[in-house]
Amino acid sequence: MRSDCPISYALDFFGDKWSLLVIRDLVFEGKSFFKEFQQSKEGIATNILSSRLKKLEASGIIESRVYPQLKTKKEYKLTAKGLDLIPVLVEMIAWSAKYQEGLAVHDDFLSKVEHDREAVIEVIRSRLVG
Amino acid sequence: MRSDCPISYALDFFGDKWSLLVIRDLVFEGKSFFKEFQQSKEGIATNILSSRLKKLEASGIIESRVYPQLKTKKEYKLTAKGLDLIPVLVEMIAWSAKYQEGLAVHDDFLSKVEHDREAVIEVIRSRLVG
DNA sequence: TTTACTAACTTGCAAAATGCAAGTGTACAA
DNA sequence: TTGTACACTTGCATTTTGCAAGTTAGTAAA
Repeated sequence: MRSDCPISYALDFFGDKWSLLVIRDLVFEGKSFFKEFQQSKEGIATNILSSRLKKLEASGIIESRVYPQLKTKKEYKLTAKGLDLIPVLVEMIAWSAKYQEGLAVHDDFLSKVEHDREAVIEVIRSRLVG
Repeated sequence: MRSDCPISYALDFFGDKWSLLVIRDLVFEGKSFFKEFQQSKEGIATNILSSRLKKLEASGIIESRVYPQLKTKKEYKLTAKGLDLIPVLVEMIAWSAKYQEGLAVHDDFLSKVEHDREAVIEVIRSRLVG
């Protein structure tokens, strides 16, 4: 930990170009497996992906278990701590959509967030938690 | 730009260990000058600080002008685009405070954010704009 | 039980980013 | 014209990342 600043604390977890993309894949893309993360369009290298999954798991943001149907696979999912990053992601999406056209954001996302932010977050969360 | 994903877009601006700390200093610490950013407790190197200020300015998140009282100084401030990152910062602070005790967060910050998030953001923003 | 296949992960090496110490350029004041 | 303050650059060592190739382990079919 570099300081007792909460922003600095958060950046120690996901202050890099890849960690939040893995979390994005878990939250919005329904991905759970190494190979799925690897196939994302940004093109993460396998060694970086491996190190990020380890770090996120060590941080308590994700957890993993051997996939019962195929034991060479590991299944990753968000913990409560990871799910609580959804609001951060939502604000980042809203910011990006406001300042850059042509991004992959639903037309009504901004107005939905503005109108009932809590509901938007709850819809995302409940799809993951069940 | 690595993809049309809004998260990836945002990370292209501040997906590193330092950019958001500069923005934090502008938003919460009332800092405006190179030397002030440099003196933050995380200890940013001068070459990194210089490159981050340039990048943030090129991105339209901050702007600078020569400080009239002393022309060797440059004064940095947030643009509208930069001010709109306040909600992202607020969510990051809330997340960190929830999961790590002992951080420099006001006792009632979490309850204030939960109770009237918009008002918290507006107070922070108006201190900078007004 | 050998062979082939798949998935996760590691390794080796090159390239890029970062950290650190020292130095440069410019405005200003004595 | 000397000294000082401030922003910023440079050179070099260290660390992190990117890429290609390999390794290990479970599974399934011959």
